[in-house]
Parts: sequence; C-alpha cells; structure tokens
Amino acid sequence: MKIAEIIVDVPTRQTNKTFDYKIPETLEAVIKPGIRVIIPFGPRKVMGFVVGIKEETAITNSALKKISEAMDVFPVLTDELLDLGKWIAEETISFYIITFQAMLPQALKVKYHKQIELLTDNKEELPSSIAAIMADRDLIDFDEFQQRNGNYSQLLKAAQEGLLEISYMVKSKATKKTILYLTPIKEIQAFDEALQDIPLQAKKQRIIVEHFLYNPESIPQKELLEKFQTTAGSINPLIKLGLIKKEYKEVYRDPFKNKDLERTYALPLAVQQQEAINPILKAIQKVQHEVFLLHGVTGSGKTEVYLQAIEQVLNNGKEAIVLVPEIALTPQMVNRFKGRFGKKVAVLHSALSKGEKFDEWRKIQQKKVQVVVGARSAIFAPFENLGIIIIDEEHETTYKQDEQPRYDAKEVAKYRARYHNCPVVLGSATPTLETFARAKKGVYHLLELPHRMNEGPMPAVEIVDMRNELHRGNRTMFSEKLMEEIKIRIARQEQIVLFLNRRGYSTFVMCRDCGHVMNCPHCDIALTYHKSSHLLKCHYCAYETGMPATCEECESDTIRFFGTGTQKVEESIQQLIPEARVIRMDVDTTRKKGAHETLLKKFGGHEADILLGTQMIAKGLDFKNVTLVGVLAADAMLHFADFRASEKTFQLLTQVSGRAGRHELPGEVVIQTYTPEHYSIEMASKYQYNQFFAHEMKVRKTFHYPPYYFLTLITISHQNQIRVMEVGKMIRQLLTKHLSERATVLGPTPSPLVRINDRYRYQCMVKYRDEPNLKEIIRKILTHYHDEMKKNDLSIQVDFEPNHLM
DNA sequence: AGCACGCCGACT
DNA sequence: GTCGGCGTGCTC
Repeated sequence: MKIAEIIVDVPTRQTNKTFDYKIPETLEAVIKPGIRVIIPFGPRKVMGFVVGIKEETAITNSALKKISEAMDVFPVLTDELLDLGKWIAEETISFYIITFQAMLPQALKVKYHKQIELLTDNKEELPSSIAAIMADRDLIDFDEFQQRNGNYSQLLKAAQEGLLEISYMVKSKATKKTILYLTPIKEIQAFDEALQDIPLQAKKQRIIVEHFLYNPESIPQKELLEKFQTTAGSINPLIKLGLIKKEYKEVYRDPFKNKDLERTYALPLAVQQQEAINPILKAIQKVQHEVFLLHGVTGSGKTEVYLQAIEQVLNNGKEAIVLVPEIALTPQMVNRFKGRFGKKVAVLHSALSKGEKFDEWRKIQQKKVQVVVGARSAIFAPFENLGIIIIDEEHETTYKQDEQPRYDAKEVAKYRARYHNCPVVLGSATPTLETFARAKKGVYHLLELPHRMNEGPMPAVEIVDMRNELHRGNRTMFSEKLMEEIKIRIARQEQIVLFLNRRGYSTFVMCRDCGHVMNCPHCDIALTYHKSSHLLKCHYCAYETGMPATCEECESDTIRFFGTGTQKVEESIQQLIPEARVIRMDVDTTRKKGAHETLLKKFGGHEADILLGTQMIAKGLDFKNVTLVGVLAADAMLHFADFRASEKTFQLLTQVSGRAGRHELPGEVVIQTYTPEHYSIEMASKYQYNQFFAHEMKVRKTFHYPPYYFLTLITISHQNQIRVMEVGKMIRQLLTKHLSERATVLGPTPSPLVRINDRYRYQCMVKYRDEPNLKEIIRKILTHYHDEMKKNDLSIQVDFEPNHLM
C-alpha cells in the first residue's frame, strides 16, 4: 500500500512535521508530491501538502487514516519548490506550512467551514434549543449556531447520540473564470442543409446558422448574441438540432487587456552593454551557474541588457524570472517587457487582484508563458526549466519579506539558479555593500556600465545648506536656489520631481505654551497631522483622532505644526507659485487601485509641472521632460539609529538624481540638507559610488557590522515592559553561554520604536562571523518560551541578517 | 487550530 | 457525588 507524507495546514510547533496517510486506490494515480489534499486530522478535516510517497510507515496500521480527497490534478509545487520550501523553513525558523503557502498565490489558500448536519428525520428527538435554531433546515453553518447562542454541550451530546453530525468542509478559494462558448459540432454541409429546414420566420436562427457557415469556429455566446442582437432563445433550437454545443472554456483575467503595447525589437547595444552582456550570454550557453553584478549608473541601459539576455534564454527553450521592486510603481518597466516578449510574459505584482494573480500564476504553471516579471514572491514561479534570474535594483530592501517566513528573494534566487545551473544577474546603480564586496572579492562576476546611454553627463548636483537659508530669514522649506530653478522650469515648460520622505502635513504637533507634543496613546511616536481630513494620525498603528482646538495639557490655543510632510509642501507650492500644477504621490493619494498609474500617466502627459512624492517616486521613473529634481530634506533618514542609514541615504539620493535629464534635455539636481558635510550626501552628489563604498566599508569594519559580520536580531515584545526586559536578559544570557567567544551579544536594548500598538519592544543583537550552532541555540530558546508565547502573548521574533533594526 | 482528557473548586 | 472551569497534550 502507498503511504503519503503530508504537511498539514496547522501552523504550530507540534504539527510542524509530516504525517503519514494511506492513499486510497482510487487516488493512487493522482497523488504525487506537490499535490494538495484534504485529510482527516483529529476530529476535523484540513488541507495538507503531499511532500513524499513511500511504501511503509512506522505508524501502527490502526492509527493510519486515509486521504479524503485530492484538491489538485497537477502538483502546485514542483519537487524543486518542495525542497526549496523545506530549506527556507529551516533557514528562517518558520513552519513548513507557512513557507509553502508563501510560495503560492493567495487564491490557493483554503477556507474552513464548520457545519452542523442533521442526521435524524425526527426533529423531536433534538433538544428544543437546537431544533429551534435548525428550524426546517437540515444543514446550517456552525457560525450561525454560535451567533444565535446555541448550546455547545447539548450539541456535542446530540452528535454523540448520532442525531446530527458536526462536519468540516475544506473549501478552495480559487476560482477559475470561465466563459460560455458556442462551438459548431457538425460539418459545414450540415449547416447548409439546416438553412433549408429552418422556417423563414425564424430569422435570427438563420442568421446564426449563416454565421457558423462562414465562421466554423468557437465563439463566446455573449459575443454572438451581441453581434446579432438576439437572445439565448434563438440558440437553443440549434443546440437541439445538434449543430452546435455549449461549452465552458477557462479564460485568464488579463490585467493588460485594455492596453495596446507596441511591439519593440532588440536595440543595438552600445559597446559597454555588449561587454557586459557577453559573459552573461556565455554562462547561459554553457548552462553554468554564476552570479553577476551589473553595476550601471542610472540610465546606462541595464534593462536592454536584461531583455537581450532573456531573448537568448528563450531561444534556448528556457524560462526567465525578473524581479523588480514594488512593480506597481514602474509600469514603464513592465511595458518594456510586455512590448518585447508580448504574450510570453506573466506579470505578478501587488496591485493585481487575487484572481488576477492566480491567473498569471496558472499561465506559468501551464507553461503558457516563459517570462515572469514580478515582485518578491515571483521568485517562486513554478518554472521547471529556468535559464536566467534577474533581480533589478538589487539593493532594494523589499526583496526580503518582513514577516514569516523572512526569506530573502536574492538568496532564494541563488538557490534556484544553482539547481537549474543558470546565471543570476543582480542589477543596480548603488549595490548593497554586501553585494559589491562579494563582487570585488570575485565571488560574484562584476560587470560595469559606467556611462549613460545618451552619452550625456550625469545631472549636475547642487547641495544647499539649509542652515544658511534659515540665517538669511528664509523660513519656507524651499531654498532660494530651488525656488529659482523651479520657476525657470515652469517658465520653460519643463517638469520637476520633488522628493520628500514624509507623508502627511506636519511631522509633529506641539503646544507653544507648554511644549506638550501630541503623541499616539498606543505607540511612542508623535502623531502626524493630515490636513485634508483634519486628523492626527499615527503612522505605526491605526490610531487617529480629531485635531484638538486647544492643548490637552494647558488648554492654551497656541498649538502649532512642526516639521514638513508632503501635504504641507503641496500647500506651500500652491501659495508660492500659484500657476504650478502639482501631482502629489504618497500612500495617501495612491491607496486606490490603479491610482499609481493614473497619476504617472497624467504627469507623463504633462498635465502637471511638478511631481511631488515620497519613496515611491524614487525608483524607475523615466520622463523625458524632467530636467529638475529637488530633494527637500536629504538628511531625513540619516538620523535613524540604523547602521544602514548612510547607505540608504546614498542610494536614495543617487536614485532620485537619476530621474533627471534622462533624454535630450540636460538635468539638474538640488539637494537640501542641514548636514552638507556628511559623506553620504557629499559623495552621492558627485556620483562617487566607489569612494562611498570604500568609506562605508571602513565604518562597518570598525563597528563590526555587515558585510564584515553577520547579524541576527531577536526582538522581544509584550504589553508588560518589565517582562520584556526580563526575557531579553535571559535570552542574552543563554546566547552568551552557548555561543563561541568570538560572537558578540548585545542588549537587550529598547527598539528604536519602544512601543508600538501598546506593546513594548526590546531587542538583542548577535554579531558573528561563524556560529554554526546559532540556529540550534535560537530554536532551543524559542522552545523554552513556547508556552509563554502561546499563553501570554509574548512574542519573540528572529530576523537573520535584518535589513533594519526597527 | 480544535478538541479530549483530566484535575480542581462550586453546586444540586 | 456531579458540573464545568481551564491547563496540558495530541492530531498520522
């Protein structure tokens, strides 16, 4: 007898292992590793992933249960992805089931339905309260039973007596969209003959028969009915005659259906691009795993290198994965891939609906496409013949998931590429220190694109010291220089991008009389004023409150706004340059689906002079009319207590600067800062990546940070601050005791944000170079606190190689 | 997660 | 003596 090893959909420590089930003979042909099944688990039914098939089991035969149902016909996880999932679960200390779910589209998750099913015909046998709820029905949802205050112990008793059954339904959320087609099933002559027989007054029927006579193909019923302005009434007789049949065909929801993209062809490569692509093509041809770092300044033509490398891969009959950060922000990028490879491309990104994502995924599973362009999770595209993996803007932190499982798509890419013997290309103008260090050491193959494609110079950058502005009595957030440049562009009908990394109106609200600052009652953070809604909002939890007229401490009415957010900037531009048309892009204006694209399209069509935005406008935008980029507060992120603050600032400034002067018109950048002497601002303004790298590496070495040391961050949180500190101290002790002397254990220290959502957060950090036992020790610590975590809402989060320390 | 089991106090 | 509170441990 065949036995299946199954990971069940119950995310707990105790169930994080395989369970053995008998495969019923009827299912033997279908059940394979990677198939989802429904199984009895304890008293209920749950979904599970088959991860292995074997002949024998250590479980006594009487305890062994049978698989109830198969949920898939074809495996949703390939053997490769099953192995990968297991590896990720172990690397990140996550449950297997969580990892498998993370590798699949949301739509493949299941819902559980608990129901009460009546078994007896005679309702009189039931306790009266239950009979009342059931009324004249034989089946009700358990939810309803609970809502109407049903008596649970009576219900259990009735179930034991066999009067009713508590049943568990596992429901698939996946919906395949189908369309009703009409298909001719007789030869043309039959239609000709039918025309003789159908009475003349049945005009519409005759028209339809004629249609099929000349177009003997399947056609959606809806389309046919619309074409001839008729109803299903004139179709049915033809079906009775056996001329045509109704047939449901699966269709894919196409998020791009309303777009006509012009087909593009390979562009001639510049010398530097040719030199960069050759080693990649060689690796593709030799079916050899190798990691390339494509280090190219903004506008140097990295995308064309990607496109032509993929073309080679497709010619070899293989497939390609392209990861881009938060793809919804870069429709321009997606359009380039769609334009080049057309129907061969599937797109997976967060702006798609669940159904749309599922459809795109199915196109991959069914081998209908060969290229995937997508955000982080697209790295799990179920291709079986990968020829290349490309990760654009590799320095972006979004490639690491910041919840369980905390996988890093870059590491997953390398794992998959090793399996498939194919190259990985990491592309960036500002690679992370880790990546660039590996490239310099020769672990990665470094490819450089030092020049812009248009042969133009990088835009000139001017740093403005805002302290001087203040001394000169300029109290606006615009320096004279920036204001002047903005006015020039507007007069010349050129466009401007303004960048400010803070949304809302003001960053804090303070009483001038007593100095009281309005804080979030649940988090240790100042509330941000949002003018449009006249609300004070917390950016870390959902808290919001009306703006008070007087100070809540001293009742003075001199409450003032401090700090600047995008809303306030928008307002002042309107005041200072009334004729300027501004588009504001931040989380608040792009919440709606498709809002990104609409706003960018407007800007692209020159319906506005200024694009003002946060983070989200820093990446990938390419507008030929933009000749000025203004960074309003370059030091905003510099003062975060984070060892990557300098690196992030350098990357951001370089990326933003790259938005200017990408085409014929020369670009200019104005950076406003209060710390113009800081090396990351100074070097970014001169595009000195290598100098910045050298300088920052020294800093990292001195302070024992990556890439010289590995980091592991353990964050403990609980409502009770004392308990958090106690647990933190204990964890520190355990780590110090079991790790080697070469490892440093720091903490527990309060997180940069001590309290979020009424929970105190403390962290311990481990710095190390080689601690093979670290994972095992942490696992033991987690086991030790397992009960308290379950019962007392204690949380211990482990983040290996964290992106930030927040 | 859900549920059974089993050990304790409160009650007919 | 029994009912029900919740702490503990198991689910192939």
